[in-house]
Amino acid sequence: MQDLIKATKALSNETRLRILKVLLERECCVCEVMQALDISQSRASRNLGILQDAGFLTARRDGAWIVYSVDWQTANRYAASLAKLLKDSPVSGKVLAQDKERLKRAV
Amino acid sequence: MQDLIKATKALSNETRLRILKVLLERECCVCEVMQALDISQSRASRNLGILQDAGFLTARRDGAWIVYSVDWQTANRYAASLAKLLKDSPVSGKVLAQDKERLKRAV
DNA sequence: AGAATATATGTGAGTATGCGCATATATTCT
DNA sequence: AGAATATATGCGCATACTCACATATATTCT
Repeated sequence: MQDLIKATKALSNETRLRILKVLLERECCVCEVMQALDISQSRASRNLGILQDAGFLTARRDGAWIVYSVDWQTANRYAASLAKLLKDSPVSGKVLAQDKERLKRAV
Repeated sequence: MQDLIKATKALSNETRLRILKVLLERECCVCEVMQALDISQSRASRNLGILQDAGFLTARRDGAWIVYSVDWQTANRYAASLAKLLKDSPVSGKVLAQDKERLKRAV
């Protein structure tokens, strides 16, 4: 039950929902997430950490970057179900569209 | 996007998760929920209201009782998806088992 | 009508959450 | 080694959440 609560709590925040949507497009380093959502570095880092802790994401180091990606092999099966749900249902919204657009232009 | 946030936020609380699990067993009036979870009246009522507002539940009056049940025709499609997910995945846990047991004995 | 039962809600207290700012740590580049 | 870049985290503040207690409202029963 706690796993489910952790997963839903992690998703019940606009910033984190946007991050997960972006990472469902493609894996990103922290600075790409910052740029895609146009948010501060600490905000991006902290929320990525929360999503990772909840089982949605995995991280790997690649040189100076930490690359986060959706963890389909997560130990939290609810996180996997929710990520799949999010991937399949086309969540609309102007904000998400902008994030996606900025992601393309991220450096 | 806001619908999804509302739905996940509603679910990200142990009390409400327990309530929803109980209502997935069968529809209940407020006092049955109180008894099943062994919680105060105001706590039951308020959290039922939050679940209803998020689109998980519908309520109908039956005499002195207000009967709450899972709303499979909800306007919030995320709530429906999440309720289905919760119905299909066997969420285990001692607390949930106790709730279910007390529900049987509720008057 | 008045008592009893069922439900909703105003209020206040304790706690948790989200964020910015500053700073610490790790890696790369020259 | 020192500067530049990337990421994580300590801290404080503002806001939101959760609950208990008391009270208001609605319905039934006698």
